[in-house]
Amino acid sequence: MAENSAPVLRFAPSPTGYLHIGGARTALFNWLYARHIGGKFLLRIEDTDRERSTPEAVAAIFNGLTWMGLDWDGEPVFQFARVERHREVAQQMLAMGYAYRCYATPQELEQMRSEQKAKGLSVRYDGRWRDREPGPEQRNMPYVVRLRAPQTGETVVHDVVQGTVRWGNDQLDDMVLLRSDGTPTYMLAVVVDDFDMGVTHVIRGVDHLNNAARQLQIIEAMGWPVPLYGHVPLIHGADGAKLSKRHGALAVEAYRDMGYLPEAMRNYLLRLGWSHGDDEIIPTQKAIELFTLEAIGRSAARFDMKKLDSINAHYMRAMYDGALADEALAFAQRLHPGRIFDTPHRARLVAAMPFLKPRAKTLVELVEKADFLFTDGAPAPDKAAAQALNPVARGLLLKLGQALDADPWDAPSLEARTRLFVEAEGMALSDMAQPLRAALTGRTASPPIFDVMAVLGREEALTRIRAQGD
RNA sequence: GCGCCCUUCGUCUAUCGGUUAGGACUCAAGAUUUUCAAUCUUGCAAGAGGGGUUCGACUCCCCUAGGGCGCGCCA
Repeated sequence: MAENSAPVLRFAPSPTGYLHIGGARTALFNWLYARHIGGKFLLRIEDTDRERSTPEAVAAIFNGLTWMGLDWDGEPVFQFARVERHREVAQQMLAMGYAYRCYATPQELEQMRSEQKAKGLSVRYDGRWRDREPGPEQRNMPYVVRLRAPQTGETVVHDVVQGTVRWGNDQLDDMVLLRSDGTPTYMLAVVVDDFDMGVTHVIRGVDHLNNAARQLQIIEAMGWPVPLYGHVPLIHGADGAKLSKRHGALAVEAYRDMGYLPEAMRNYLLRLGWSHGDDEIIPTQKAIELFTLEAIGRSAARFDMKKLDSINAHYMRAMYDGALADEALAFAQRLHPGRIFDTPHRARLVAAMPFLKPRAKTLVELVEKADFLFTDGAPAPDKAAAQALNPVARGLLLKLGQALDADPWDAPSLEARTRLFVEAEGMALSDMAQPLRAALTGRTASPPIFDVMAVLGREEALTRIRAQGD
């Protein structure tokens, strides 16, 4: 790597699906490190596979990164737009003798591979056109351009996370640089684009580790500066197997919909494979400060939803009540497009937030537990609540309603009045609390009932209590 | 099959040759309590196996086992 060049990192997904959790973490690491060293974080869309690339997937990548709060510098680069440049480099390599034309047909190669497999040999291109001039029968026949890779010695990648990794060059075959239709392969395009974009650090998943060796061969042939490589381990499902669709949510947007906060997501993903002593809660600003490539671990990590929950719960509790309320309201609106959440609802939500947020791990739970704040009048009781509202309880509620109907209307005063009431009735507070809770919230579990009454206000609370009188 | 990588509590991890192997999540118990949480306290729980090197190994080396990734005119 050129020592004097400014650090440039990039995230280079191919737009063939949504932005998944593994990609999000790779992007996060690149972003964090770029911000840490004051370098650039670029985005490149690797859309050279015209068959599988879709505009929807491009949008999903933009949306996913945006939701994650990972902002990239400058305009995204679309790889396909650069085919001419890729072709040009391939021509240069051809001219310099670092590449050659191969006329083997796909069928021919397929046969070669199956023969190799049958003999128990390793499957790789046998170099049949490496030193062969095309004859008359090749005239006007399609060909691919292959790298004339070194056949002896070894290729060594100095990787910040994996350490020094070596391959005997006899293990690497002559890869395709240009397809027979003249389009570049990923292997060529990546190297050319990284060079042109001035990329100094290539941080990506270990599934690319083997590619690093091959890309290095192209870089060396061109005499270009070698970037610093860092291949981060993959994320596995809870069962240890590769993360796949059967593990459920893979797309980052699915986590948004499950009610996780971007900051919690960042913290969780960061700690998956990276650590700083015993630190668990590492807000993004702190992460930028502390993040180094050397501290990335080498083993694959399993995705643990329970831990994500706990981190998310932490960040929700740490948020200001107003900010969390706005977040929750926006979320609720997306969940229930038909319903109206207006100013009084927000006021109640903010007031109730101190009691609500310790009871929720996600925005989904928060909105669900806040439901009783969004109705006018008593919410429909669930099964257990309906049971608590038996005739005896309802009679008591009516009497209690009268006893409560006074000022001041705050939690301590309400509790004092209620305690006096139950004492006079010769019953325990707990006997009164559940019917009251059922009447006010429609549930048998809720924040402290006197706080609920205080948040609802005198009129609304009494209305709900009296509603049990019929 | 060939190449490369990985292996500490169930999970994420700390430990840079000498620790009662620590923290977090989960789970269990207790405290608190108007319900449910939150909070606090306590507890359960780990160096894959086998060889070396060393006064001393979770830490270094080798082998085995298990797991992962790659081996396309996909990226």
